[in-house]
Amino acid sequence: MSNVSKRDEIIEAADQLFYQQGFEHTSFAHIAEQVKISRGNFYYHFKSKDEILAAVINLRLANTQSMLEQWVNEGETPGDRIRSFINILIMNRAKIKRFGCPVGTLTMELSKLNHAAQEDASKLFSLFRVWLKGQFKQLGHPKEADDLAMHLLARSQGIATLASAFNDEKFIKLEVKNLNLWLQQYTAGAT
Amino acid sequence: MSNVSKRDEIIEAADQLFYQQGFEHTSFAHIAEQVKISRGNFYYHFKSKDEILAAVINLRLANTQSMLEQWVNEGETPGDRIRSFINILIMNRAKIKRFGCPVGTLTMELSKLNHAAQEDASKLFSLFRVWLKGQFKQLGHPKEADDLAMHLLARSQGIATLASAFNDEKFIKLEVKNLNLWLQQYTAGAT
DNA sequence: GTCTATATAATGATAGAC
DNA sequence: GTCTATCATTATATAGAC
Repeated sequence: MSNVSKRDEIIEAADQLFYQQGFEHTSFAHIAEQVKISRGNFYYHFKSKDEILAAVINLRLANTQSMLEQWVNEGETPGDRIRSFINILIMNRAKIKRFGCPVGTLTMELSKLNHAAQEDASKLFSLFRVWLKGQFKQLGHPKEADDLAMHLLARSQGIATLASAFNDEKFIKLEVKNLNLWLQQYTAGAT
Repeated sequence: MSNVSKRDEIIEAADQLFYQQGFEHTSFAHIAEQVKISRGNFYYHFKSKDEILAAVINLRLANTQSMLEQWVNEGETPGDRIRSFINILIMNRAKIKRFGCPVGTLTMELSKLNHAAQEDASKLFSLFRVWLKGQFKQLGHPKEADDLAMHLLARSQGIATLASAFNDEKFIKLEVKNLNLWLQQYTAGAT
């Protein structure tokens, strides 16, 4: 237990730090300080920094997956579920304002580093994309479903970036209202 | 002349590399290789890496300013000018697909580094914001002008991020079409 | 203005004691 | 499992010769 627990502690700390400071800028010293172990002891749990990154991405994939499943369980209609997605902008607005979207910023950073894990990171986007596509299909828009999913993802990304650049939570609220209005044209007259 | 020219060469090379590789990940060695000078000689032109960053941001601000002025000169109507803005997504789609939006990615990186220059970088967004706001005012929407400017900026950012994440130029074209359709409701019946 | 050599600090990573 | 060295590399930055 002690082993698994400490390993998980490291992954969680790295997850937060990668989000807040970026992957490259976060050093073992940063993580070690949070988890209260020495830098050298790191390599008992992970062979390299890239291995920590892989673990963080896997953690995020798992967390995202269970969040999507929860939205399916909670939402009675596809419209409700899509609104759950939109609503994370509101739920996480404080962090988004400071650090942007965790998916988008990691993806872009790894892309610029030309990092081998960038394809794994983009699977985070794919999870949302496929899930949203499924919801739009159920709403009765099978042909446009993927375009609508991508459109919604892009809108969310842009909102996060601009909210962060201008340090503006009110902008998030305004744009979420716009997104819900946009969604109405696709939910009108659906189950 | 030789002095100014070499200094400008450095700034231009740094500008490109910061865009393609990120600010932190770009070292003097990278820039030196491009400009064909030794690492040590750098400090004749700039006192620090942050000073190069400041010069790059100033260059981008100047370039952006003159681009906006050109759009004003070329576009006959505010609608034409706003379409010029939207069209940079098409013009730069190859680079956007690879490296995202230069403004958004730099802003987010500096934000995560908690870098002193992050406020200067966000002035790049402000240039576009104020300019777009002016165009929407001229279109006859003074009250919503700033919201519309922010909305358009956010949409553009999201398009860039998603196009990069999914390596998809076609998505840019589709979303640009959507943006132009969206714009029509504000240009209809205007000068 | 440009170079080489070097100082200094931080990083990812390893070896080996406990 | 955790620690304390320690290594090798890289980075920003400086000093001084040419």
